[in-house]
Amino acid sequence: METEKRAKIRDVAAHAGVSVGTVSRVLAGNPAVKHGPLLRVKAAIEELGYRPNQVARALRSNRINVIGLLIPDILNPYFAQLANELERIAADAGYALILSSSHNDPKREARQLVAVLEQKPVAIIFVPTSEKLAADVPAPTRALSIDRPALGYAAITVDQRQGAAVALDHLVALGHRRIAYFAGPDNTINARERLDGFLNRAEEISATGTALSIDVHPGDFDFQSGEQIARDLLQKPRGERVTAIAAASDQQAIGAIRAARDLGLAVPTDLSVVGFDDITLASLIVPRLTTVQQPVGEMAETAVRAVLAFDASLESQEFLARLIVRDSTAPCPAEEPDRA
Amino acid sequence: METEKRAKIRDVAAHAGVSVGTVSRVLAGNPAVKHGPLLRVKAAIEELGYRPNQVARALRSNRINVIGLLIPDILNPYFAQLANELERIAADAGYALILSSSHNDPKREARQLVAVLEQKPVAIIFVPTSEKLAADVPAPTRALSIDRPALGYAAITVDQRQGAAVALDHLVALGHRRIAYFAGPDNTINARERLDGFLNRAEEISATGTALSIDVHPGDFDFQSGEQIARDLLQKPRGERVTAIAAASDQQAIGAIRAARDLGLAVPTDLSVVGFDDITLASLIVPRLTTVQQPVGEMAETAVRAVLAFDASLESQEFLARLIVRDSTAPCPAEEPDRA
DNA sequence: CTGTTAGCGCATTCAC
DNA sequence: GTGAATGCGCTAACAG
Repeated sequence: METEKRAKIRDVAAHAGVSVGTVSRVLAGNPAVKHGPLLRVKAAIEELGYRPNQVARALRSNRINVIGLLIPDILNPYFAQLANELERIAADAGYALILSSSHNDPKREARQLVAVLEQKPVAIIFVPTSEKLAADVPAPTRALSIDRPALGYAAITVDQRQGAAVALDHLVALGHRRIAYFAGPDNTINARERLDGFLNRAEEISATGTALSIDVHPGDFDFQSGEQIARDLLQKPRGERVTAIAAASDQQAIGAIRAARDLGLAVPTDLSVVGFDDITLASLIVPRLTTVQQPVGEMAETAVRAVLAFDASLESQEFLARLIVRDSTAPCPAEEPDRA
Repeated sequence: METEKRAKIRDVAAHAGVSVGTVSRVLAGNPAVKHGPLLRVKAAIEELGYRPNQVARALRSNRINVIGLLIPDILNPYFAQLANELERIAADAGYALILSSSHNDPKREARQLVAVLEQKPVAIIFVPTSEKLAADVPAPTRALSIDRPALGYAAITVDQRQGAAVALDHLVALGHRRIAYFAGPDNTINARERLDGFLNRAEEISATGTALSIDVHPGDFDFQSGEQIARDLLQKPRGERVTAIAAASDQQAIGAIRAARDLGLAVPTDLSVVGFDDITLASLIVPRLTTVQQPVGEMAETAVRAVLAFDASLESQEFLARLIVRDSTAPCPAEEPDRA
């Protein structure tokens, strides 16, 4: 009923009694078409259920109406969320998304990038595994990095240092002084930035006279890493133990909460935990996780709009992270909290 | 250095001293090319760094070298895993993947399906939200459903009834007699099948003289649903309580474990829990989750191979689920377990 | 076995 | 303001 025999542009032209050129102009929204033919063409399109052949159109422009997306790993909930938002927004704008995972392998990243570019998408949005992208994106394809910067490309990022600082501020305001920081892998710039931001802020606070003791524990972004570090760390007797943990990712934080519970420590009564990212799971676990939210939705929207604004140049934009206070943080049990 | 000026097929032909037809034949692996020209063409391709223009190629065949993937929700870990496997396998076979989410909305599913089909992918693999697909997939595009059947299409599925039965068998073998089943949403066929399979097996077992008490609790597949049902259920005093829970999804099972722990019940000592799916998280939580594994990797491989075997017709295939025994199940505390 | 050539469906010059 | 003609890069059908 809906799909007849796949009308093509010249069927529409014949049906409307005009030439294909005119139909094409109508399709392009070219205002130089008189009212009469315009209406007839529109009617013909409607009547025949005509849909322009995207593939043929692509040959002319040497570009397909698709946005490429290259991420490290779709199993990482943060990237899944990013992909989800990008897909939704791109779809609403009439663009499909080509998904490609590098699986954190730079060689694979290079191959995947080339493979995606070969499809000639109008744009590509990527989360680079390193700051130097494996292959260049040739000119007509608009390229934008997201989540992490890449040399030579505009980037949609979050101020990681500020985000980490906000997490520390929150814990300090609750009265915590002995705090552990669970760092992410040293080879990702975001992990390094978060750590730097955290330590910098700690110094600033110390300089104002509030003595702080910060333990840094290097690890990975994943669940297991957080659990393992916490398991070791929380064995210590109460007096020597940290009263709060700030993690470089929600997954780490969730792992830490799990470990704490196994050791009989109540979160947040005995131990406060703050995460980073605000993945979906963060608000589902018990206790609901206090975390530093990266505005994934806004970032995705900005990214898609930017790459689709073909007449504007691509510019970098940095977002601010935002503290989301939920149930995994509470005043320090030992000392009186500063009620800020 | 790598990308010159985008050589095209006639540049290669000129460089090799042959015609474009010969180059095309070499590209297609047509054996009717003599050794001499073959080598010269290959050398020319190499030297010029020639890569066929996928878009132009697509215009001829009216098909792009891409596989469409339509799933309900990439944030669901099970579908994320499916997408991950499909992407990896398709990429290795030289095909990109267009990702599209219906967000469990049939209207959106219909729109997304049409949008993806408009790109003219060689094939589309989909997880239908209902058994009646919203729009037809026209002939040249190969269509295959996965995870759930769709009327009129070949399907790659798992025997849900058998999977549920295996879970029950495991619990019964451990000596459990009072068992709760957490069902999935009634409007998905897999949830209904799992429930049926579970109850059928329970009847079979009862018929052999082993008295079983099965509580069915309807819910959703997600984490929260499992947690909430378990929270209500496990309030009962020890004697009246079930000793084991079988869930229709790993997310439910993980939620149930969380609730049990909050109520002071040890898993698996006081309560055994078995999940369904074997998502990545299942082997990461503590205790590691005993679950019914759906062979996602094999299914994905089978699906991709099938849609890319252009000369073979698409056929349905049903896989068997497999019990993965980990740490969330143990002999029933009250009774002596049957050591099977 | 290989060269030549006609489109694939559309957008975009040019004429008119 | 509109129509006719050209070509995007490639594949396949046909000739040789």
